[in-house]
Amino acid sequence: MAQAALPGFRDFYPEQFAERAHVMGIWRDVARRFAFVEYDGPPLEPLDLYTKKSGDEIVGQLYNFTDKGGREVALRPEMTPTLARMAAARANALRKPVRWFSVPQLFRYERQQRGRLREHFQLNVDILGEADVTADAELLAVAIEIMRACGLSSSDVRARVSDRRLLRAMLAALGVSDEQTPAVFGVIDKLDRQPRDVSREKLAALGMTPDSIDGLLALMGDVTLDEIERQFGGSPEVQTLLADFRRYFGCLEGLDVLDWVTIDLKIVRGLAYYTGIVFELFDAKGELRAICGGGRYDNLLQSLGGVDMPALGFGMGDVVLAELLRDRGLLPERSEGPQVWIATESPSTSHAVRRAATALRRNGVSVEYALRDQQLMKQVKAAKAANASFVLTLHDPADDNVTTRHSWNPAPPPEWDRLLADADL
RNA sequence: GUGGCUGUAGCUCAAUCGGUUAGAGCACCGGUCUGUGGCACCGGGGGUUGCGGGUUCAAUUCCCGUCAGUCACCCCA
Repeated sequence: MAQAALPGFRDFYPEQFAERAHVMGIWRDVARRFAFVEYDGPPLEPLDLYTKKSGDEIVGQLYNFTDKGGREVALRPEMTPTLARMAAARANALRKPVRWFSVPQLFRYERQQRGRLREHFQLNVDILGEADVTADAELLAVAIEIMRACGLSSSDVRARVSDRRLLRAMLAALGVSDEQTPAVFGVIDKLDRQPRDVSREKLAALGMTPDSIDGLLALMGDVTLDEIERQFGGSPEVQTLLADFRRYFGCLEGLDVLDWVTIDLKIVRGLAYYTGIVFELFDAKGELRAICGGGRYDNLLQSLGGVDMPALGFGMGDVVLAELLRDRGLLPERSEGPQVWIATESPSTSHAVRRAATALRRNGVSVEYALRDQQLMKQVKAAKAANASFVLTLHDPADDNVTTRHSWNPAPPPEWDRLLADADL
């Protein structure tokens, strides 16, 4: 067998490329409708851009090597550090809020599974310089409008949102100390993936009392803000955060995406740098990995770029989204064919075929024709096989039975006939 | 990185208990059809059965290793 692509890397044949272009086209279209502008950075970065904040253990998941100049480098595994560097370099000059998006190809050295490769394209949408929840709502609306633009509905995809600050304040009210909070977040993150008894034991081991564990777990299913308020209304901090959260939902209602959204305090996101509202998008059947995840990371630019600026963003990979759309029949079946296929009755008109093709092509029409002499039926079949929209047949002028020089099937836009009339066939 | 399952043509799958030259459909190429849209018929190319080793008179079939895919962990973009 011929040499295959490396594990976790993909060849994009035209059919797959059409799918990729379809998804990326929607990403860019929706991002622009929300007035985000596109940027990009280098796919190869200094290794310490990623190890500085995440620690050396992340190196195991990076494509890293020493370049010929002796520099430790890595293929980018995520876009946020690059964004932080770029934004920090021009922090004072940028008009706030910054609304940027990018579609980088990202790399991670991990054993692959369905929906998880060693390379993928990921839409990154970020807002910098706005601390209010109005920005959080705007961000989530972008992600949801992309789902809508893909042809999905709120019964296909659910957005689950949480607020890390709120959860932290609730834990504090339950007597969990600041030092324990990250570990408790870790248990909450795994709540759906491990038995409740195991979670209880782990929480107990972290020093939580049975009563506070019960109180916490009771809120980890479907909850409303009112229930949270009933239980934690005594905490002024929770009150303040709940008010923000309510305004957030008010914004989502105004953006007409509220019916996609569910509160789920189990969503804490693995990454430690999230500080506020976080969210994930899942297929409603729960068959696939998360489609999208993001949230607020107000301290990250400070630690990575040295500029104190509130920030939030999400990443949406192409792999899981394409899987979902393929399952739902929402991807283009085949790559687009030429608009026009020009067939000819006899080799005597082959010169006219090229003239006609050129006249149409110079006016923006995509045109293909047979590169070798073939019978007309063969050409028509080739046109069909190529998925051409129109067949233009040039007739043999020596044939007394024909009255026109050419014919169309089906009828073309009138201007195409004018182009042919002006052309010197 | 750990463990389970699976590898036959580009795709979907056959091949009796281990037994002749590994077959079929789709796809692709050529031909017939004097013709204007996926028809029909004829023909063709395409396989070191993932790769390597072992057992055997004989391996697609049994065993081991390896590579790849996949699932669960791990981790999460």
